Amino acid sequence: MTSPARKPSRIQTENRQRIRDAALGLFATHGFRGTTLDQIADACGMHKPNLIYYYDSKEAIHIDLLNTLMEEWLSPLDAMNAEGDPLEEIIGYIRRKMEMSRLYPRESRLFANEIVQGAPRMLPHLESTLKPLFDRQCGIIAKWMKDGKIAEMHPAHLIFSIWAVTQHYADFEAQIAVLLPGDDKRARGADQFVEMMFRKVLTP
Amino acid sequence: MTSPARKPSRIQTENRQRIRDAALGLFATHGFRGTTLDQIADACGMHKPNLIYYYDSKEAIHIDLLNTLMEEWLSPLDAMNAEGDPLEEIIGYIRRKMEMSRLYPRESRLFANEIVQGAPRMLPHLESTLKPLFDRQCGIIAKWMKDGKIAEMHPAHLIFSIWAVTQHYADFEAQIAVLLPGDDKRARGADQFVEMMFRKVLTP
DNA sequence: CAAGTTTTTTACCATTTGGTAAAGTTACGA
DNA sequence: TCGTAACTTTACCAAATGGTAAAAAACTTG
Repeated sequence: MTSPARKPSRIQTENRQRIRDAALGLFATHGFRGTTLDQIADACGMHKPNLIYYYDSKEAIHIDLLNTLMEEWLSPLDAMNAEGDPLEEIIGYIRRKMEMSRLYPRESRLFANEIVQGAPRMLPHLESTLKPLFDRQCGIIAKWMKDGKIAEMHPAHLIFSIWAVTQHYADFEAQIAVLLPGDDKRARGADQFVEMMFRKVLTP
Repeated sequence: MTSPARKPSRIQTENRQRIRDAALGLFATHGFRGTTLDQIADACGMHKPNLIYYYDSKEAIHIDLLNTLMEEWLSPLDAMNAEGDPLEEIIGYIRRKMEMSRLYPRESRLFANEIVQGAPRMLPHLESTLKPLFDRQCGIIAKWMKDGKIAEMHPAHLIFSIWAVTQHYADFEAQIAVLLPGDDKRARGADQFVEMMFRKVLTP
């Protein structure tokens, strides 16, 4: 996309990473339209035309970010293993999601922004990448339920609720910080609550 | 703000409503910066300077929307009554939140956008309006728990999880539509799932 | 170290966008 | 029905913004 078709140099790899890192924070908090090239340039100590040297356009940065992070973002779901203990597999997935909310709130908000706005740049990716994975993992969960290992319920809605609750802590942090001050205890309280909640829901 | 201090005329009331209605949809899906005055003008069949006649600036429209809708948005939480049956009060609240997600997805997304971006225009309002209400209702829930009417857990996190799950259906609809096609059955399935889930969590 | 290639910087441009000035039109009370 | 105040429209502007051209600088390699 950016260069015809050549192996990227060291400087290229480095600087694209710098750009992505700066853009991630800005897109996550101001959205695509709310972020300017000048802001990105500023945040990574480059000049605007230099960005365009590495990425064809502002949109190209955004798209690259979404694509790059998508895989990483979905890996915990993929890691849920049909052979493991059902309850512990799902709880393990929830723990990893909570951890990601804490460690990578920018990524969470980037996706939140994109989806809230109708996923204009990600719909095809959702169809082609997320959907098959989602259906597969729903199938695994459904089987666990049929085997009586966990309580029966709609697998898709179960996953939605896991996403909703775990990502809420990253996406709505501004609100949570107002309502539940005291940063230190919050994360542990959240982890404990969410695990307790889903254990209770999933226990047959 | 807009006019010194006079009772609004019929035309004024009408047109401000038209502007708010158009702006609500646009701000909800494109965010504040992603929405232009021209788009709003177009959407409500007015000309740009006419908007500025009714609202001092684009930001004034946004702020008015947030303030106008905040109260309405929080009313279900306020309606949770300490004298009622604890489990049914909370389930009733959840039902109302699900209904609002279905009937007013634009409002939900407007707030989601605002909070994800750090609530730049709403933080004071959260402090002054939401926080007291939140603390009060947390207190009611805590008492219900102490009395053994519902299972014990952290009331604040319980409310967060209710918000997360119910609003998820409005805010992430684009994703849900891809993963769970078939519009008609979805809403009922969601309602049933969410009610089942929280009943299970809350039952002592 | 010289020639060529990659990267950075400066100067610039066209379009978009939030907003204004002021003339024109409509509604409405006396 | 007439005058005035409320409302609408046209024409316009300054700043911001995404992006380009091309020269300058730095790096790579024979």
